[in-house]
Amino acid sequence: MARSDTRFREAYNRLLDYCATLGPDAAVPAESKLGEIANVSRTVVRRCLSRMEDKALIRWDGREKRLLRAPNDRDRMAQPDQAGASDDLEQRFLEWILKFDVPANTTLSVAELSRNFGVPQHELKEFLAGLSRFGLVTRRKQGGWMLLGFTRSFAVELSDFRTVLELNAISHAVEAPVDHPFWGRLEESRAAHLALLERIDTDFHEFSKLDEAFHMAINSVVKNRFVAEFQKVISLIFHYHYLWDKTHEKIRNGAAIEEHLAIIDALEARDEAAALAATRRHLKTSKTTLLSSLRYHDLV
Amino acid sequence: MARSDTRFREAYNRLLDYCATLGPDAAVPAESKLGEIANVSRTVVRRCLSRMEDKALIRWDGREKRLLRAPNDRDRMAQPDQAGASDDLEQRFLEWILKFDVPANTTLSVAELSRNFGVPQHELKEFLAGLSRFGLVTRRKQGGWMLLGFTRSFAVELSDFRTVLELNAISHAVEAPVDHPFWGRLEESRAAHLALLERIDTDFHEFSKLDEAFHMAINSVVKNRFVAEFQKVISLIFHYHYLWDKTHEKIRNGAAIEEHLAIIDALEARDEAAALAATRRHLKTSKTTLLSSLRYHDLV
DNA sequence: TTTATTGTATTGAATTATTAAAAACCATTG
DNA sequence: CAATGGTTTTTAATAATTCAATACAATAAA
Repeated sequence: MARSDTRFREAYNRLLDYCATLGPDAAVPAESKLGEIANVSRTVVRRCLSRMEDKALIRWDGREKRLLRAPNDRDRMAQPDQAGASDDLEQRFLEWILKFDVPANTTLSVAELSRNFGVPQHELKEFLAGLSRFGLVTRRKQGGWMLLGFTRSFAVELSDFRTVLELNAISHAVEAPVDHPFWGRLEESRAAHLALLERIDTDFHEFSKLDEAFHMAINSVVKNRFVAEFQKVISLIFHYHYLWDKTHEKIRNGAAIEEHLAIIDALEARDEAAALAATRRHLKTSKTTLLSSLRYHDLV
Repeated sequence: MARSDTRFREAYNRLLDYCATLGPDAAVPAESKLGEIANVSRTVVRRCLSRMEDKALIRWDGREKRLLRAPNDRDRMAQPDQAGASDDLEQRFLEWILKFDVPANTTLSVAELSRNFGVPQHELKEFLAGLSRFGLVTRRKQGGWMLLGFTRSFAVELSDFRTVLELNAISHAVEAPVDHPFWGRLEESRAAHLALLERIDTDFHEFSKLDEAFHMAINSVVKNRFVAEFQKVISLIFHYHYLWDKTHEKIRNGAAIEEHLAIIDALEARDEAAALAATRRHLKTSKTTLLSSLRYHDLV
């Protein structure tokens, strides 16, 4: 009928745990102290104390608070389990779009999404509002939301944007000091690439993971919140598209490994021009792949 | 107690207007037709018809709908006026932050903002959710929102990101075909710059407008929804910061004009390297100015 | 007094409930 | 059977409700 009292329930159990550490008949600390312990406001603490008094766990009169008995398991409050459903909403949402190939210009029903993802409606609305900043969805005049991507133009613009960010990252990377952890990650990545190349005939689908790690390593050099925010979306989209598009996967991945290695070589030689050229080449291939995987469904 | 019936009221008035164009005793078209006319669903149309029947404007029996008399002004429904308050919320919000120098790590109260900006709470929540994508605000664990920017690191990262986007735009611009409208805008911009340079001693604060137009012209060459979305925020922030920071404004603006002209020259000469260098120089100055304007309040 | 603590009131935000509107579905008429 | 109207179901906007945080006043301890 109103907001949940999860906070109270959690705090109550945490305070029980704390009381268990106290000796029998011990004095219970001040409300504000308890608030710090349970990381909640005094209001919640008082509600907890109130309940503890009811349950004959403590005697409470003004600032005189005494523990009457040690708390046991039956004192604990039950938690309505709906663990972290809204945590990885973004991940799951994009996954859903790409996995089920949800077409562009589909109207999204907040109510339906809310049911399917097990997330309250208002959270979904906020989430969609956030996505609209990336031009992936938009508000309809009659109310409600509409999925804009994945059109061809969306993919093109996303690829171009990715290229801009990644080339910038490369420029930063060649300038990175020798003791930057990035170089270590790069060497690891090279080894992993070479190892996969050996057994590419059988394990070619392992490339997807390598690819993500590789690009993340490069972008890790750039410490920029705007870039990071976009990178999350970009990598997710490219990642899943590679997973779903099964055409010529083996050849494609083999070629991509070579392209990656070329970039690594140029980076380690501190040759910016060569690294940029290699990256351009690689991202061009990427873009082509992404576009060809859209060819069939996208008529917009 | 629930959603407003603005849609119904607007539709009713629009249908009155439509009925006024009909002759006396005319047949009123089908519900779905009326829905198209007023751009609403049949549900709303039926509510309108129902009311029109009550007011003895029409006779309504199944598909037999007849206009009984011409509608007059007293038939119209009053509109609770709250015209387009939420339209330029973004503009007004950022303006507020910069104008009043709202410090970083300020907790934002949705209720208060809602009152001050005259926008329903849920719209504000969605808006803030959108801004959080740009790292300008974030959710607090205890609920509510917190303003993150304008810290020094935010300004640095924003400037860097702007540089990345703008250099990319320059690269695109030199490649633009001769008949691209951009070249016209650039020439206009050059003329305006030269004109302002003549009377810089008195009209130096006019530069802010010029600056915005200049950068918008350059970025107009890049057709990319992600870039466009960011550019909106970036230009707004830089724009206002220039407005508020009054130190050495005349000298600063004079120098900036020269820098702009250098970029224009290089662009029109189709000299990419020179254009990039000039832009780098200009954006570096920009960044320095932005940072020095923060010097005083920012201790984070 | 001064300071720490509690008691109380006010304000804010998460979440539900309610109503307007849209959409889907079925019935009927010409 | 096609177009239109009646009815039901579903969705989304928004206010109301309740939990929680915070501000402030009162009081006891130092």
